[in-house]
Amino acid sequence: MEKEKTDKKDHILDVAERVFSDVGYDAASTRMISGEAGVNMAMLNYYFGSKEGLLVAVFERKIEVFRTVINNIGNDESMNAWDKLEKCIDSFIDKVVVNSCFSRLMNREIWLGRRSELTDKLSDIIMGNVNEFKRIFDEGISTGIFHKDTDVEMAIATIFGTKNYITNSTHLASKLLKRDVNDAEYMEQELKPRIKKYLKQLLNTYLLVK
Amino acid sequence: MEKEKTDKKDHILDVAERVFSDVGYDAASTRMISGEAGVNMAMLNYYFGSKEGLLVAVFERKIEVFRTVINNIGNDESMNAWDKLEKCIDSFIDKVVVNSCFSRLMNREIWLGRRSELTDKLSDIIMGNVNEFKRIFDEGISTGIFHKDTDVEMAIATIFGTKNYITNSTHLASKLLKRDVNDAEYMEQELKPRIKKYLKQLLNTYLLVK
DNA sequence: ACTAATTAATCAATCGCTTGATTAATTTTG
DNA sequence: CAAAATTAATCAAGCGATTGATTAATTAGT
Repeated sequence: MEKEKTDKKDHILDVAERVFSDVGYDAASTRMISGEAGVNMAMLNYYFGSKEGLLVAVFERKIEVFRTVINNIGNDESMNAWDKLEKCIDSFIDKVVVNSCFSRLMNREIWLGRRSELTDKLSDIIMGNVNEFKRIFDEGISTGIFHKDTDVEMAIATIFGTKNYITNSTHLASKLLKRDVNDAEYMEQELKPRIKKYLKQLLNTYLLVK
Repeated sequence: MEKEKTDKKDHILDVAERVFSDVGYDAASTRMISGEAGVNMAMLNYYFGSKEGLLVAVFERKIEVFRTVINNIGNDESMNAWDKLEKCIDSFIDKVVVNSCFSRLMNREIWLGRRSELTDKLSDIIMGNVNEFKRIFDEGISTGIFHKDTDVEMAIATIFGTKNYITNSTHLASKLLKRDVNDAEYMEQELKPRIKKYLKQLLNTYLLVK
């Protein structure tokens, strides 16, 4: 035997995640997913009830990954707010660039906002990240190392938005940066450090009381 | 007579733009669009050849609007680079928030990147805006009022990305800002000035040589 | 033997698109 | 100017293909 039994559902989820990410929810047909996964079409409904249920399952599998990464960041008592923020940015860029195609899928779904039950679930996940960042900003302000008139919500929009702008469209990003962002070597060795360095420097000058 | 004759195509484009923006390209059916526009289904193909041709037509109609707004910005000799950038940000936020649903449609299409002919066309439009910004940044650097180690591409990603993050999902933005961003009064009187002020302040501290 | 897993076959619905025919508008012709 | 010829605009109907989903039959696991 090559395959374990309980891995079947996970394998379907793997394929579904990739196909959804590649072509979008609407254009991804259940036949396409089942075909690539090497299972019968009816198995999708057998396991996940419906196509939308499959999408939800894809998202739910990642929730705990997101949550755990986030929660472990801001709770270190040995760092001040700025150090936490730097570490946050590092982890965020690392984590989300690796799963950039999933991140795209997530953004597309929340920006379309058609499946409201799912949109609510997704925005809650995102707001989990957002609120963790907000806690750090608030700590920085109350401890006096961040300017007290900092626009926290906009600064958060800048962190997430800047990253999204680079990672959501490899097409556009490659034109902007004049490099192929699909090149894993370039992404890992140059672009990721560049994004991190830039965001830290940008926020450093904006936030910190000199 | 209430309707002019040549306005028929424009009316279809108006409806198509709204429907595409609301539900996305895939989920928008030609029957839905023709029905809402009050024309026979076959007219869409008669006028625009295909559903994708209709989408292209929707985009093409906006190209000159984008182009003209951009080109008139950076060519004022009476301003220095920073003043130009401030004016750019103002115009950009004003223009793109009004057409936020169209902006969403455009972003979704370019982020999906499935219709490559269209994606190329769109990214060219966007790069037109981007390059106009870049020109201003370069001018600021060469005249010595911007830091010469400024990461221009990333700064551009911040301007566009921050705006996108706020306007692409009313759902998420409303949660983040704890206000209903669909409220036109709030958007016009508070949020738009807030975005402008924030972006200017953020870039001021990052860019300007003190 | 009995439950769970898997399959092939099929369902109704909807998709984008095309067709052939009809009407309205415009141009050509005598 | 008016009849004829041509073009443009509009319509109902339906095509083939594909969609997500379901059924009933079969296989595998315990």
